[in-house]
Amino acid sequence: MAEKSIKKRANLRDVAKASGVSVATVSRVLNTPELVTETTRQAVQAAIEALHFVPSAAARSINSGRSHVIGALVPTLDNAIFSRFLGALEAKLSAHGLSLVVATTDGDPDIEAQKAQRLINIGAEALIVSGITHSPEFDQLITRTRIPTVATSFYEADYRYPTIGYDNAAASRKALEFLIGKGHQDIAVFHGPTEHHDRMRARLSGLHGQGELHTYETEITLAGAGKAIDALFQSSPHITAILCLSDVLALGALFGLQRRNIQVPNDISLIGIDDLPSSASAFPSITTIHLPAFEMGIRTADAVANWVERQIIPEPHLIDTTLIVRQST
Amino acid sequence: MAEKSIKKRANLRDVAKASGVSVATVSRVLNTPELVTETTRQAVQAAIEALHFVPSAAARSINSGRSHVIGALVPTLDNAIFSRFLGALEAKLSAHGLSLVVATTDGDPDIEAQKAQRLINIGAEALIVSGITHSPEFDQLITRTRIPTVATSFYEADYRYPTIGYDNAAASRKALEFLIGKGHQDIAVFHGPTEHHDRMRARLSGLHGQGELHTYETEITLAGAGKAIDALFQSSPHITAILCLSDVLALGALFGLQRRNIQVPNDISLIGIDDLPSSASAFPSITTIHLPAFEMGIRTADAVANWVERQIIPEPHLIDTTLIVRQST
DNA sequence: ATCAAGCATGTAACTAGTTTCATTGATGTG
DNA sequence: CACATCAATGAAACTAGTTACATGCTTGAT
Repeated sequence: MAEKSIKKRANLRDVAKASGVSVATVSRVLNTPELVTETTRQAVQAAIEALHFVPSAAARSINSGRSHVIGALVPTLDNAIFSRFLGALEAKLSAHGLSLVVATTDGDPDIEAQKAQRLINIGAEALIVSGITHSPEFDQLITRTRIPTVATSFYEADYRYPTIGYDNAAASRKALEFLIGKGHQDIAVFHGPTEHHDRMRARLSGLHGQGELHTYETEITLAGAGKAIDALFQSSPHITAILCLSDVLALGALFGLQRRNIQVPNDISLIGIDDLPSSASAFPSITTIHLPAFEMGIRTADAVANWVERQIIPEPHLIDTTLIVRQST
Repeated sequence: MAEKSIKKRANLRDVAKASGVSVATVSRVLNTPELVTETTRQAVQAAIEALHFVPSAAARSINSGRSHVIGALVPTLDNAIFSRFLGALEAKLSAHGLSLVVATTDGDPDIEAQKAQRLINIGAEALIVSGITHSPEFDQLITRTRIPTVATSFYEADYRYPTIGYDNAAASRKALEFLIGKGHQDIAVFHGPTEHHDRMRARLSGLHGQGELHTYETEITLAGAGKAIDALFQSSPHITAILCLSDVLALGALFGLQRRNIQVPNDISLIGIDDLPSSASAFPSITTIHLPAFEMGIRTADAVANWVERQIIPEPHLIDTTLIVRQST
């Protein structure tokens, strides 16, 4: 009395048997229906419906050698700059017929290596990572498996993986020079954690040799910026401008200053880096360095698609950043 | 002279041949190394290294019947509420040994159906969708393939898929009642597009029968809220409070009001829904209805993991929302 | 010394598709 | 009427793993 509903998913053979044709014909109905007679096609389709047949993705990709899956490793989804990047990436990959698996690393190179392994285990055809700080395990994994890998958010011509990103040091330098050009001399710098965080370090390094700066490290959240404001006013309240190495910090700083009833830009000028939508809409709107995260997503998607589809290894690509002057300076 | 480097990826048979053992032994080295002698294990490992052997994910999952991939369909990544949800979802799924494929739908049910098909094609074991508005094609797809599917951001006990989410109508009602309780009578409502957007519609429906409201539809961005503020001041500038059916709109409205030099909460009170980090940090901080997107992500991950791993179909789950009173009211 | 037990390993049959090559039958042409 | 051509289909050999079962060998107990 073994009910046939107890049986698991129907496969090609089941459909073939049910419709009285060979497995080859069923396969043709699915992939090249124009090679099959109308009559048999309908019979096979009927059997497919009746048996609730769904072709196995695994069996297909074992033959094609393709999974159509791309893996992306990002520190977090909680920062709008990564969301924008991933949004563009997903949209363009999808246009190329590829799907995006997202893994977050919390900025930890060890977690990155683990999750990279998992992405490879599920059959990802290529990996996309953020920045250039990676664990030796990660690098070994990429070398061993030879999986196509692109590093983003960072530009370095001769890096071990092709990079698609901006010059983080130049971006922060651009911001600092703008402030100095405006006559500011006492400048505070708000930045995020530097451990494992190459982009933040690069942005900090872009500020070297430009006179003395008061730096404050905090987590990259609105609340973190608020704490930095508190710390700032306990130590050197004589500054005239704050350079935030992330727009999240800039917006948080703006709120923190407003809370203390300090006028921006009259009392203190404020500049950020990223150009998140919030910087354009805030009041006062926030001067910032535009990082084209959207464009980076599109370009990365194209580069990866060309790599996995046509074996074209992408050239490193430097994406321009531009100063957007708004009301906060 | 056919170079062996021309040959493609090594497989189990190649490794077996190179190390002089059978394929079964190689498989054991990979999966149950304790069953293999130290000596042979090392020989096999050496061959694996030499040949750059990477096991095929497809071949593995054809045997196990598992892909360890879960697909999520969200309208956009550009709204922090979805980023938070996905962040929590990914983290918890990862703890269950599952990977997350993200597909964005732009809120379009047809795109959703297409992308759902693609997720199934790549072998996703389950789908997670937002809301309860889906195209007939989508529903047919789910019925036909019988793929485990969970609907989030929405609670409805008897929906065709298990839902894990909040009562959107109750959330907005809670916000409105709070304003009314505070004595407000002339209230504007800012909301996002309602087409295909069940959550927004539900939130609007929660406001019915509570007196006359001035509603303004705009896109859910900071800039969109700015436009709504403009529209508001062209029509009914006598309102005393604005109820925003999304915190993004609330923050945008705050900026818009500040730009017009209108004091919040003295001139106009402001309340939102979502409780994004920005609402807590803004100045003035914004009263809102807390939607536990993070908790929703965790719960959804657990539900889906139990479904695909132990065939336990999740019960619909209503997640509580809470009013967070801050400075803007 | 003999037999059972147990470990390490191999053989071959699975998993579920695609694809090549062969076969069949119908049609068209000389 | 004979033969070539072509469309539709099938048989079987692939893709790359896992695993049930069989085998050979070593070891320990009687």
